[in-house]
Parts: sequence; structure tokens; C-alpha cells
Amino acid sequence: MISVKAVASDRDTSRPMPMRPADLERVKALPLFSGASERLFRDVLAGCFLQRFPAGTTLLMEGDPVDFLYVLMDGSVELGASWNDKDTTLAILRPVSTFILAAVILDAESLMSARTIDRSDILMVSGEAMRRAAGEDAAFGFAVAQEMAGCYRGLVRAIKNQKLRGGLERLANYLITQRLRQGGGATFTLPHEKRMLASLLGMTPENFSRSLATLADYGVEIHGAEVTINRPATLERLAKPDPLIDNHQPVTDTVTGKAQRERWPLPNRDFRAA
Amino acid sequence: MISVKAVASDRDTSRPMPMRPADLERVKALPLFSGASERLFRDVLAGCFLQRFPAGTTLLMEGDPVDFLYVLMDGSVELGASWNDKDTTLAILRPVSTFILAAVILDAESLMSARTIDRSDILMVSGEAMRRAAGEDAAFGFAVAQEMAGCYRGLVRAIKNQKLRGGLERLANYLITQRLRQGGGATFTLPHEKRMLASLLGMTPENFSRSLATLADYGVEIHGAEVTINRPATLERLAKPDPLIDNHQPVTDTVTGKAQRERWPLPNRDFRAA
DNA sequence: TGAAGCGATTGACCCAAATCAAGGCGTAAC
DNA sequence: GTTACGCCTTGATTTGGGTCAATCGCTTCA
Repeated sequence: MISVKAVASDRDTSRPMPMRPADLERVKALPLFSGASERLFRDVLAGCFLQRFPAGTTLLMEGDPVDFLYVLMDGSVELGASWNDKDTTLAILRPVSTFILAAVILDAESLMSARTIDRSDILMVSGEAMRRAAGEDAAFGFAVAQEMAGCYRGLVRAIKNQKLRGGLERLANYLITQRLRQGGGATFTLPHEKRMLASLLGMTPENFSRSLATLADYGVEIHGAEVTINRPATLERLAKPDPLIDNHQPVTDTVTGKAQRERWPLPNRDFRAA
Repeated sequence: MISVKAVASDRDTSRPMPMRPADLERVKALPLFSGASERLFRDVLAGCFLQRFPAGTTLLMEGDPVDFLYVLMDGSVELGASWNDKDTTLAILRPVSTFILAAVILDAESLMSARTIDRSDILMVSGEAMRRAAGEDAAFGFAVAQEMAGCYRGLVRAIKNQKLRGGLERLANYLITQRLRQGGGATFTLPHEKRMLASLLGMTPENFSRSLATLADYGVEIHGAEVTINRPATLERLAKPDPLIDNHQPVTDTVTGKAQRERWPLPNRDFRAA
């Protein structure tokens, strides 16, 4: 549970934002929309709105009906779940990402909660418009199917990671993945609070801390959020990264969708529908 | 690892089967295909073939390229994964189910292995035909998206089950779910070997056995594969079933797709694209 | 400049689950 | 029948991870 300071300040209230042309371009660049015709794109985004939320805002609770597809334009969002007074982090999103697409497609209640981590700008797109467009436009329907397939495969990886590996191994692989995603240098920065990473990796903050300390034996130096991997080969011998669990694709400007991440590093057979 | 006795018998070799009209009807009844036109259905299934496999046949290994959508018509199939000499069961399928749809849609390698548990009849549909049809026919593309969304939500439930609950709780909820799926009577039958259920629930066979014994205190009687729940309320107090984790939908003849299961028990807002 | 609050760390302890080992039971092969 | 093998169960032990508690350090705010 992260509490949010209740400050009576304008900064901390959510509010509508003007939608700039640059924002539109970034949305259009998403694989989900990049194949759409100008007309379909306008139809789907008609009535959408961009909104700024303060850090710690609950966008959606588990079980809530889902009326919008959310697109994170700026900031970061945590997807989580809870049961019986326990809770866990299922994913941490960075721009530009869509979320709760599955619930939108099925017009179902959300199985996850969504909360802003930092102040975030979020585009909200009519779920009804999404469903209508996906059912009427073959190319768009296929793009939705591909995006869903990518999300599905991300979860398969997550379950394998969770069921087959121990905490230390999950952490080691997380660090290797982060290193690659941040350019591959020896030093990089943990992108979020350690407590949240612990929850994402399915461990307590205490064990996360202890596991980080253990990794010193494998050449991992920690100073605050700064991580230095001095002996990558040693760490990999422990982590045993596997392309069928870990998605080591570096983050680029041109590749942002879950489906795209899943297709890498395969050669691009005809990707979009002919 | 389940070893298969190598018996030099005709029964134990896979072989093509004639596709009966009744089989076609059962495939057509799947939500994935039920909205398709006769023409699209014929196009997609052109070149498909039905094949009978003996028990224990590996249909697909992790990392294999996926050329076909598989449809389990009869028998049962285990989807699994392994890493570092450990392995785990991700799902156990019963007819009529499709599998590895996500890999087909993205033309990607499989993240899971697939193995027959019993002798099984499996329909193999060209992945290329699936992708082409999904990209050309809006209704079919949307049906694929819905099916993927249903599969996705099934995995979200699985991760929540795994990360938020302990072994005993997972078992208790599994029993409650099985009871409902088998008609809701006090007594029902475990549908698979205990060792496989243990793997599905993320525990060792030893702990599975011990956990079953523990549940005697909660009114659960075990005789072989026969389970009797004498005090459902007591068991539920332990299990704390949650509609956002457990899918308690009873199995019916008319509802078979992953997407359909996810929509229940919501009222049917216009399901198929208008 | 404190004081409060929160995240991170560390240590002591406990519990759940994995491992190792042995034995029972049912089924299939000979 | 009898043997062999696989599955299941049960017990003893170990281990990974969770819980509880105390402390440190940083940031925020009065």
C-alpha cells in the first residue's frame, strides 16, 4: 500500500489536457494503430480525451467495469492485483503503452487494478469505439489480435518465470534484462522503487534487499538505485537467461507494442496482413 | 517427465484420420469459428487434417516454430514449460479446445510444449490460412481477438492464483472449481493424475498429497481419485474463492471458448461485432 | 534545525514447501 | 501367479522465503 500525501494543491488533482498533434502521432505510431486508415483512426479516437493524473491515483480497481482503453502517454503505471489482504504487482508500464485491452475487447470487468506511480498523462479511448472498429475493419481487428497475442505471450513468460525460478534467479534475470534495455553498459539504474520491483518479482522487500546483497558475490555492485554488473558472465551463469522466458529486446523508438516485442528477433516474415 | 511405454503396436503410432461431418460441426461451433461465413470457414480449414496421436506424444517443444493451429477434438493435452531441469504444467486441455493460437497469430516460436496425455484426436489447421483469414475478414479477426483476450485473462487469473495464494489455498480452490464444473454434487472425480495436478498447481506431488490430507480437517474425503466435499462452507472459508481469480463457470455444451468463459456471468451485451 | 515519515537494510526467528528416503498399492507384462 | 514398474503416500530433514522488529538515512515540512 502506497499512501499518497493529500496536499490541497492544484498539482495533485486530475484534469483534462489538450491533445497535441505530437501526442496523436505517438498514438498513431503504436503497432495497434499504425496500420489503421486515417478515417478509422479518427473514428476510434473521436471522443477520446487526454488526462493528467497525480502520482498514486487509482485509475481502476479490480472488478471495475472497463469503459475505456487506456494509453499511457507520459509517466508510469502499476498494474496490480490483491486477494485476502495480500497484493502483488503484475506489471509496470512506461510510455507509450496501452493497457486493459483484453477487458475492453470482451467488454468485461477488469481483473487488475491500475495505479499511477508518477504523475501521468493518460489517453482514454472509448471501449465501445474500439470494439466497433475491430469488428468492422479487418486490418484493425487483426492488429488487435496481434497485440493481444503479444500480451498473452508476455504473461506466459511471467508465469514460467514465477513457477520455474527462485527469487534470486528472478532478480538476476531482471538485472540482466534491465542492463540490456538501458543500453548494455555495465552500470544502469533501477527504474522504480525497490519495494515495487520486489512485488513485481514476487518477493518481499526484505528478501529483495537480501538477494541484492547476495549478488555481490556474483560481481553486482549496488549504490542506491545504481547497479553495476562487473562480471556479466558470472551473473549469467547464475541467472541462466532463456529467450523463451526473458525478453531481452532492447527498447527502441520504432518498436513499442507487446506484439512487436514478441516477434523479435525473428526475421520479419510478412508482418501485417497482406 | 512421464515415460511412455514403447510398444510395437499399431495403436501407438500417430496416423491421419478421416474428418467426419460431425467433427466439422464441432469445430464450427467453437466461438472462434461460429461467426464465420461458410466460405471463410471452408477457406481456413482447407488443407487441415485430423490426426490421432497415442498417449504421451510430444506435439510441440518449447522454441519450435508453429505452423499449425491445433484443435483438440478428443483426448487431453498438457501444455508445459521447463527451465534448468525443472518443469511445470501450465494448462491441461479437454475437448474442444484450440491451442497455441498466440504463436500462430504472431508467426512466432512456441513458448510452451504440448503433449498428449491420453490418446487424442487433433485437428491441425494451417497457421498461414488463419493469419490470412484474420487479416481479411473483420468478423473473424475480431473473433480471434476475443479468443486471445479470453486466453489472456485466463493467464492473469493463473498468475494471481500463483502469486497471491499458498499451495493449500490453490488446492482448495481447485477442488471447489472442479466440483462446480462436474455438476456441483458433493462427490466428483479428479480428472487427471495427481502428479500432474500438483504440477499445474505449482507444487510437488509430495506436498499435493500432504495438502489433500490436510483438507480432511475441512470435510474433504479422498478415496483414490474420488473426492467428496462434506462441508462446502468450511472449505470455502479456507479457500476464499474470488470471481476475479477463479472461473467458476460450469461446463456446458454451448459454451466452450476461452473468451466465452471470460464473459460469464456478465449479461450478454451484443457479443459479436454488429 | 529539528521532527516526522517513509523506504531500505539487517538480524532473529518461523513457517511453508522442497528434498531425500522408504514403503504400500495397483496395474501390466511375462 | 509373480514380478516389475509407476504412482501415491508418509516420514525425516533441509532450505528458501516470509514475518517481526530495530535501525539507518533521506526527504519533507513545520
